[in-house]
Amino acid sequence: MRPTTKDLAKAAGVSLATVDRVLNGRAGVRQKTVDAVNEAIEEIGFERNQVAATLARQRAYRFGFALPRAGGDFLDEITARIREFERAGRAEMIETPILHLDDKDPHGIARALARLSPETHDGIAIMAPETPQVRDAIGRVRERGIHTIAFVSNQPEEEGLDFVGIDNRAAGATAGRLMARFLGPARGTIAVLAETIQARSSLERRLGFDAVLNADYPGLRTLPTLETHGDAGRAQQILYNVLAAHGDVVGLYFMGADARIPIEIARDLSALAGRVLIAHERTTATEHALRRGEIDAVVHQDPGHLVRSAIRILRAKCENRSTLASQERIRTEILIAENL
Amino acid sequence: MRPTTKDLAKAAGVSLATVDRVLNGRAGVRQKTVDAVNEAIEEIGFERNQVAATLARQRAYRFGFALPRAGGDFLDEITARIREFERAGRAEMIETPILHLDDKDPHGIARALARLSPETHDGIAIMAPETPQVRDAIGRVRERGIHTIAFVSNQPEEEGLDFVGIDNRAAGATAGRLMARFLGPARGTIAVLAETIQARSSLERRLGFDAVLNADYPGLRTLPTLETHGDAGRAQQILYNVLAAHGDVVGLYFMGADARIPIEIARDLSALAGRVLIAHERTTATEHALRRGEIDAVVHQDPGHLVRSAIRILRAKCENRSTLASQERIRTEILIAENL
DNA sequence: GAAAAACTGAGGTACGTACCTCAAAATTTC
DNA sequence: GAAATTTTGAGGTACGTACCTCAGTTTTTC
Repeated sequence: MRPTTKDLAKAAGVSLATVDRVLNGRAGVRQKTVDAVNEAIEEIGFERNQVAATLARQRAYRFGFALPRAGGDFLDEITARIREFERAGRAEMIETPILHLDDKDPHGIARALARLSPETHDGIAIMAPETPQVRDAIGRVRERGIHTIAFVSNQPEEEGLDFVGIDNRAAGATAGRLMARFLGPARGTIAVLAETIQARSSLERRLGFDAVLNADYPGLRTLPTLETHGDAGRAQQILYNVLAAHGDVVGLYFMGADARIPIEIARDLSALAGRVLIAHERTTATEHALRRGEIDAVVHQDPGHLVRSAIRILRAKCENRSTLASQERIRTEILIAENL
Repeated sequence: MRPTTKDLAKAAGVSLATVDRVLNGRAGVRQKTVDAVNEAIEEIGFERNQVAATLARQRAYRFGFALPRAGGDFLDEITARIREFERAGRAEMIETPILHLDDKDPHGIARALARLSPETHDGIAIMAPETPQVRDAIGRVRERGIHTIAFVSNQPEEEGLDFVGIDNRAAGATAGRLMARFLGPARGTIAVLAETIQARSSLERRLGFDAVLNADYPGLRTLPTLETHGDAGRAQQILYNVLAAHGDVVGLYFMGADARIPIEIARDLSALAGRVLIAHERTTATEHALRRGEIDAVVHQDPGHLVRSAIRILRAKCENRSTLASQERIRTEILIAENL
């Protein structure tokens, strides 16, 4: 039988109350006693029974997701996965409220984060642009004892903040390699589109993309990133211009998270037929485009995995456990029509 | 607050004991009463608290994995993931014993399955070749009330047996499309290797592979599947022969689960340089080969997902819950050097 | 070495369900 | 309608931990 807290108390030569104090990090225990208990834990191989612990807590875990209010189809997918988990999570005593942030207003984000209290949140997964205000606000959330992770969009590394999402440099490199391999011996110019080049993810993807093309494919030239700012008209104009200016465009890389707009424009541009098109994130738009052969590949991160991984990590933090790293790395997936 | 069994008893106008009988499917309750309780469940939205239920069960779930005794690197990966889960699963009160089967001995498999008892196993994930003996043995396991799923290798569909694994036809099609896209305008012959063409997975992959090539790439011709039977010498001979017989071999498709042998042979065959090589399943061998550029792509299914999905499904069956389909579909992943 | 402070122990209740027993009630059988 | 059978109710214990209180003990402080 697995050792229980009772066995642990006996092994450590202390009472159940003290074991409880140590296990749950309560104050008022001498370091010497803490050490004794921890040694006993090692010795008898005690592992807290999470099932019983969860039941005894008398309340569900509350792991918030702080997400931009609006952000295209991929964000909608993530939201859907969170809600899906919410249903299943009730039986596991985990709640996952969503907190909407205004992407363009760092002060507003900071204020929203400031309102988080340990009373209402055990942990929070934050998807927000990296600005000084946001960074500071996250720091204060953590100081209040709320477990915090960066979600999908990374925050500056120095913070020691855990991050759930893909390595965007690798994702860009993946897109670059696929682009080059699909182009084969073709030579020419590749246009790169993004909603904005401000976002860290765009920067990193671009770095990875260029690294591959520059290193191995001298016959391919990449143009500076063109910004759509999520505007259809603007995107269209940009595409026209770039095709007019460069007669040898052989490939297009849609780097942003919402590829719907460029895909729709590309569909109507007969000039693009035969070019290699690569986009990011599986959404209704990219999925249909893949099926119809309008784009060639999608580089993707699974929203369901993102959500569940964030929850598992936050929970592990609450229970000061370590997580299985192998389980938590979010994969950079390659999608083509055949493996949708 | 979420309704409890007590609330449910009140709502249904029965006692706690009867609620318990209905919830856990015990005998000795009139249909009328069962219906009344079920209606009350709907009415008040009762959901069993799995945390409390697990605790009260006083014993861990035991989900066995019946796997071939030996089966190459991919099987080792799966085994490693099961053991990894075992550690983490203890705190969740789930045990995952591994049962070794002799792949080549259907009667032995049947005997091993016959020894499974509901006393020792709540569910079992079975990876075994589809033979009549195995099929019947699985049927008897199910009759004894042990929840059962087919794992990685599919069993005949008619059985109504749940399957955890990828769609191998789609996987073959994915390999076919990548092969053709990577070859670009090149024309020639493609050789296909497998350990055996008996296995259903090989058949299905081959179907998918051919479907894509025949439909869209008239310039590419595929040869009949060559069987290595897991033998290095034989594999080498086969490869020599095929290269000698066909001067225009432009691509190789390693269809089996253990690509190590063909990869090692291909490495030493300078005649293969410049050809497109595609293999299945991420293992140490395929991973290194991808990094070194010795092969071009790997079509993969994540062993960790396979294991966890099997466990989730078995658990859901035990608790007669439904599972989140979106979470349980195993993806056919494409790996290249950049997204390892 | 006395007072204050810090620490520890003993005991309790609670969580929501599983599983058990036994008696009472309802229903069926003859 | 009496006997046999089936169904139901009432009550209990158990799981392993969290969290609470309060008295008692040890250690620190001056």
